[in-house]
Amino acid sequence: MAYHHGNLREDLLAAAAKAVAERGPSGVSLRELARELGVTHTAPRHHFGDKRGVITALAAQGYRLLAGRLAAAGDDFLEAGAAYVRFALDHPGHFAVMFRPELVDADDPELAAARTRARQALVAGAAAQARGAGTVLPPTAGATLPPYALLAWSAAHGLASLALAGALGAMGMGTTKDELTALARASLQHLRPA
Amino acid sequence: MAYHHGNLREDLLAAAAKAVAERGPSGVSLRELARELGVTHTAPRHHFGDKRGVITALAAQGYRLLAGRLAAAGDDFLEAGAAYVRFALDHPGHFAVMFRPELVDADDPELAAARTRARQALVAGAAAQARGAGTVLPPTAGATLPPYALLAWSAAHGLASLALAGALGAMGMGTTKDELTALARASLQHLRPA
DNA sequence: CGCCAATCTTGCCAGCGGCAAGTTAGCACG
DNA sequence: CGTGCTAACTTGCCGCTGGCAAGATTGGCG
Repeated sequence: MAYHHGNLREDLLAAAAKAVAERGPSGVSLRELARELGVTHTAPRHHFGDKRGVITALAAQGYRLLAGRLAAAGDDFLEAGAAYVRFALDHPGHFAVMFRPELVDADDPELAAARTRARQALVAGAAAQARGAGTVLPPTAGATLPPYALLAWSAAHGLASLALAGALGAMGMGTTKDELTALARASLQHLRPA
Repeated sequence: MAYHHGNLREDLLAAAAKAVAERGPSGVSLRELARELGVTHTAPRHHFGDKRGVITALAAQGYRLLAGRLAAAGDDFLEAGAAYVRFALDHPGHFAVMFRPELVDADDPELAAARTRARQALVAGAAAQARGAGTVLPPTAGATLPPYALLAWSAAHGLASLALAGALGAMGMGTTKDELTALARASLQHLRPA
């Protein structure tokens, strides 16, 4: 066992993502992750400073991943929504900490940058959709979303949240990623562009 | 100071709701709540057994409150959606624990009953809407939701979640309850009934 | 070869959740 | 009345966690 782990930062993030996905943010201890990786309980501190630092880094990584998915989905709203849901199902540990201000260091510049990138991907998609529909966005709308786009975002976010919470499975509405993605497409089709 | 507090169970739930709303489920300690109420750290144990028991009771209370709001909103989808969002804004502490299976005792009968009531209110609203639109629901749909109703639920849930996470405020889309309720109505109007 | 900075360790502290055992108070029944 | 029973609460302990201070190890660079 090398004194220098060599890749502790990345491995810690991966272990944290997995643990958060399985037991939730409050069910994870840094000490446990450290034990898993064969280092002592203070090793993480050097890379992240703090437990909050780990969560913050995880959230930032999540925003980067999400921005990538949204960009790859292109301008189609249905695709973007499905990609959003798919992202949450693929990275439940990241998703679980991305919208929890109380778990995160709000002043972290890396987090702020990643979040901004994701927001821009979201707004860009909305703008593209609006152009396609011939709608003129109000000039004030710098980073704001028009109501229709907000609805699409809300629906994707809500569907992902409910699915991860097991609320859909409990109502017999599918549990696997593919079932849920199909469900997302089926319901998002009832959005009325405007 | 009376040896018997007299109303510890209810007071604890109220204090827990407030604390969860302010600092999130993981930022709350039973000991802290107990101190606040002037009892020792093991007093809550008698009423709830466990920290998980407190959270479970809080979630159950939340489902009862939500079921009441949904029933009061009637059959109109827009109203039901607005009521859902309003509930989350009025009871953020409850909402924060209601969709977190890992924080809750899944076998608790009180929770199960309350959850069922809320689900029934949701399904009843969807059925009423379908009748109004002349749609025939498939006979299999006992507790399942048709895609359009699922979209409405997802949108309301997502909007509430994003608002509570501060994601909408960060994009300049309103922060007060009234602003957010108006935003909910404005965006839910872009649902296309089917 | 020697030094330095990054990385990781040892050892400590307070706070938390959970359990066991004891204490107090309201209440029902004689 | 008072006697006993039970619900409500307390005291005291344990292991675990997160956080800090101080020290050890290592790889790399001059």
